[in-house]
Amino acid sequence: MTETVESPTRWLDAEQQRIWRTYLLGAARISEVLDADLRTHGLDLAEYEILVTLSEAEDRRLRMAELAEAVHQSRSRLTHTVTRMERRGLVERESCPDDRRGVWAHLTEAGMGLLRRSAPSHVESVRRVFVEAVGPEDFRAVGRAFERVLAAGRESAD
Amino acid sequence: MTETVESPTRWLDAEQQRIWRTYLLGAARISEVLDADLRTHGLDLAEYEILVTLSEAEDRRLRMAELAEAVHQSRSRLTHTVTRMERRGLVERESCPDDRRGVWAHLTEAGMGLLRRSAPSHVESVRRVFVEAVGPEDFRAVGRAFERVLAAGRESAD
DNA sequence: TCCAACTGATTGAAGTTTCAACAACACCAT
DNA sequence: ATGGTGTTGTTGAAACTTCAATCAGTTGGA
Repeated sequence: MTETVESPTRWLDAEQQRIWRTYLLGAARISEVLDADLRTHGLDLAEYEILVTLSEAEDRRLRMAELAEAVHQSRSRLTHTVTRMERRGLVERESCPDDRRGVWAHLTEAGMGLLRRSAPSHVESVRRVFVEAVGPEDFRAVGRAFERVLAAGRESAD
Repeated sequence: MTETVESPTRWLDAEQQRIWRTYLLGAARISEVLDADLRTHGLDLAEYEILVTLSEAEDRRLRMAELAEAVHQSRSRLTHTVTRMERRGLVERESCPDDRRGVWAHLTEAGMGLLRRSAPSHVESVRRVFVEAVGPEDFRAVGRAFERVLAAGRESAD
């Protein structure tokens, strides 16, 4: 018979807890600022990322599934979001010839134009609220830290 | 006549861009993991934070506005969230005697119980996906970094 | 006292995301 | 070729958040 012993919870110590909460608040603040900035162009961060990702893709188009992956949205959410963006003329759907299930999301000229107009102030906000607030040293450490978070995720998903 | 000279956009260099995107993806991954974990208890991160915040408050209760501030939610959102949590018996509203506009959100025994049950695996998730994935050195740097983000926000809000 | 301005919290509608179910298609072994 | 299995993307309803309007109560000045 197997005896089940409940392993005691390893709580976070005071410093870890403080850092964790600081992270939560800081991250919230960052997206607040960026959202406020993008809202002046009628965009939110998720939509902006879609525009950026498409603008860098070959022929400015990507399959829905690839796009969803790249911007970290569920497919369902992306379907709805793209539908709205399509209504505004920012992207358009094209069926792709080689896989008839597939759909391309294609960045329109209007979408590209909006991206170009909104990018400068967005980048400025990222700089102000994050890059320059933090300073080069710790900024690079943040890069390493989140790289590890992602790497740990990839490892455990094998 | 004032001549308006458009200052050229200072784009992010390649490394800054890479770090920024790594951060966005990593942050998304963190909340994904935490949400998945809390969902097994029927909670999301926002609700969990409400439970924690109330559990630490005097008499396990807080005015709606204070609570909203502490968990970084709009008042309206908090009203709706607390209404749902009240339906589930996790918190209850009490009118406070000294300011008759005011409402206390009070953590119930049931709410406290759910917090106690969900805390261990939540903490374990935070450890796994963040604290231990990152390592002590960079973890502290993250603490400094986001502390600066918050400090910069406070300064510009004066 | 009375009024104007402000604060605390809620409301309901509109907008967005999530969730489960589904339809169409591709892939593959038989 | 056929049927099972997995994939792609969509759909509609439910759940949640946002937004503007609103109500009730407080505060301070005339």
